[in-house]
Amino acid sequence: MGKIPSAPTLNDVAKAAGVSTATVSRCLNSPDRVIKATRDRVMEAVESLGYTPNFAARVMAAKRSFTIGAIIPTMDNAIFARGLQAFQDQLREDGYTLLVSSSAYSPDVEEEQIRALVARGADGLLLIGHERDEKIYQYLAKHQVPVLVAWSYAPDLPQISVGFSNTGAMYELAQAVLTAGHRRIAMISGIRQGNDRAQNRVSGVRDALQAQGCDPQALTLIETPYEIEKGARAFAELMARDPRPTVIMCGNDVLAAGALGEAHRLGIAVPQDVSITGFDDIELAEIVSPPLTTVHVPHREMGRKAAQQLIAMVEGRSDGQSICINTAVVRRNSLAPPPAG
Amino acid sequence: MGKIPSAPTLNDVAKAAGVSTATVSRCLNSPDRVIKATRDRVMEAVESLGYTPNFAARVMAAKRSFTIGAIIPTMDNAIFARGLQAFQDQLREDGYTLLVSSSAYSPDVEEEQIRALVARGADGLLLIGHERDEKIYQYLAKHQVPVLVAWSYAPDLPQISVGFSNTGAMYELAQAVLTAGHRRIAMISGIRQGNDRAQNRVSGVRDALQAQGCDPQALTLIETPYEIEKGARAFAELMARDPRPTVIMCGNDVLAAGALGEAHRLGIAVPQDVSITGFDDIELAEIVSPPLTTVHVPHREMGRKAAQQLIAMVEGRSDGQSICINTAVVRRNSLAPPPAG
DNA sequence: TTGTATGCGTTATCAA
DNA sequence: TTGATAACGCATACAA
Repeated sequence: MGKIPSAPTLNDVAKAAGVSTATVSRCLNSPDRVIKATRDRVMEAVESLGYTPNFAARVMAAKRSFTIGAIIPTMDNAIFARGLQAFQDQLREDGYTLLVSSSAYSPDVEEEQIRALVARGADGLLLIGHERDEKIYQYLAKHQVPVLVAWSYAPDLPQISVGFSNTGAMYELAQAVLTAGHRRIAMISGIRQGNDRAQNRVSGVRDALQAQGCDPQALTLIETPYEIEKGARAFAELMARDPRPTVIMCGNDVLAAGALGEAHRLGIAVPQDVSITGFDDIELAEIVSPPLTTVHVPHREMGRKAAQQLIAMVEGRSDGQSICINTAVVRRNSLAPPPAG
Repeated sequence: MGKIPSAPTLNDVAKAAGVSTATVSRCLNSPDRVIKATRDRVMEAVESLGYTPNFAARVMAAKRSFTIGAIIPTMDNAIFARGLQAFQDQLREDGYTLLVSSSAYSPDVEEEQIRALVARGADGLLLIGHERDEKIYQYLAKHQVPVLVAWSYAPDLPQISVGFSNTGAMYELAQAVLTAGHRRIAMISGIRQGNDRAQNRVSGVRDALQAQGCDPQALTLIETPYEIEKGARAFAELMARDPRPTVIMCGNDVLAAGALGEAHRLGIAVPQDVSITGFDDIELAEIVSPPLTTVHVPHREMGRKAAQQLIAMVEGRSDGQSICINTAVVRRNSLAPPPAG
């Protein structure tokens, strides 16, 4: 008849300390509302029993979880790592816990995870990019869960966002490319379907072409998932065309790194034979050789501000304003004027 | 007197379908125990109300969450990304949800997150490496939460693990280095305090030296966090010494990539002037030039098997056996014989 | 096959 | 300052 060891509850602590459960609860949540003598006794019981509050019960009773959910498209590369780390750090500082899921770029998985997070009592959600089924936003509204969109800035959309203009950033980069003298421009884009960041990056290039008096539809474009090998393959395909592009603009640094690796393998010199550009300025961009000309995104700043804004929303003291993060073109050696002839 | 729109509950669905809450619950959890006609009616109500079960309530009532928690040291680089993705994929397949936190290599943060996950009703936990305060394992035992240790294999320890021998893997790599003719060997290790993987990788090198008849204490060693810039700095420091090492073995690919970048900046040719090796074989290892000789870790296999084992533990049908994942030395151009003289 | 009733561990309201 | 007690939303043993 040994007793099964099991997690102690509020009740156990109350008994051990000779007080009511209400008092124990108060000691934990608003210690100043309990006289010191009682509090000491209670805290001692908490310690000796190794008590940890049951979260589910607390959420049910308080209707508040101090938990924020985030769903990112992938953990497979560093694109979101830095920003998310800063997001988490800021949340911790303010007493919130972060729960992360990755959707593998699948809208269905994302929807399932949104439901899971909401059902789990998340006080607020961070999502990447605006584009998703309208009914998801309705669902979130019905459950009264605030959503913040990051990695994208669109003040005209109903959702509050903390991010940058993908169109504008890529426009600037394309300008730099054009200024360097390039006219035969190709682009390796991420999959645009359901991904407004990818869409806007292509738009940015097209807009710059148009502004320069070129035909935006003449842009050679390959769409492929954000993976190193895909970037390599797309690069090979583009360089097999006639005429060859003189520059290949990639949707992000991962694709660009793949392209660069393939260039080495094919014996194509960068930037002498062809220039390559990236996007994001993750560490990888500086490490490869030649280092990548790319768009620097201040991920830490974005993550921190996103956390502050989302918490404000959750606590009902948000100004409702989207926040624009500034990006900057970073010139490194992967971009040079086109080869003569 | 407008009614506030709020999330529908089991009760709402029951009313809408004209049945009891028990029946609705059964429709959701064991549909075969309800006659089709009733079930259809209920499901329709569920649909039209947009009902999502309240997770906290479910956990409290069922004492089971179908949630697995994982705490990794960092999301800042790709070391854990691949394995974790595979872990999550396998969990999903088996109906479990994964919650991830990162501890920033801090034992205190990790402990806090373990408590958070347990309080949240996680059915099981995945932790990286064995070394942590004994009281944490006691806490977990008391709460009856199974733990699986990954990224490390130690059949002799009480915790079940799914991982590889860090000592053995590094031993093999060091053998390759010695066979290539190197004798002045330096190592850039990760911080060993509280990190058994880092400790064992150093041991592996020392063991190989000893087996070769060299003095294991003669190994030049720098300890530094796993960051690209730290690797760069350590490399510069090592190359400033006299005599220079002919090879620098790094604790992982991130440090190695940093070392390689610094070599470029300093105009030191790799592998002609000095060889560099990594560990993990993340994508980065193949992309840098020259590509890194490193230890390939089958991260996906490890992640998948870890998920299967942990679920078995949670469901009380584990064989209690740790699983060893095989690693392999990958020879690439960053390793060559030492320069003559 | 379906319904009733109880308990899960907290928080919060109201009294004392 | 403290204690009873009613929710919170669901699962499940037991009844019907």
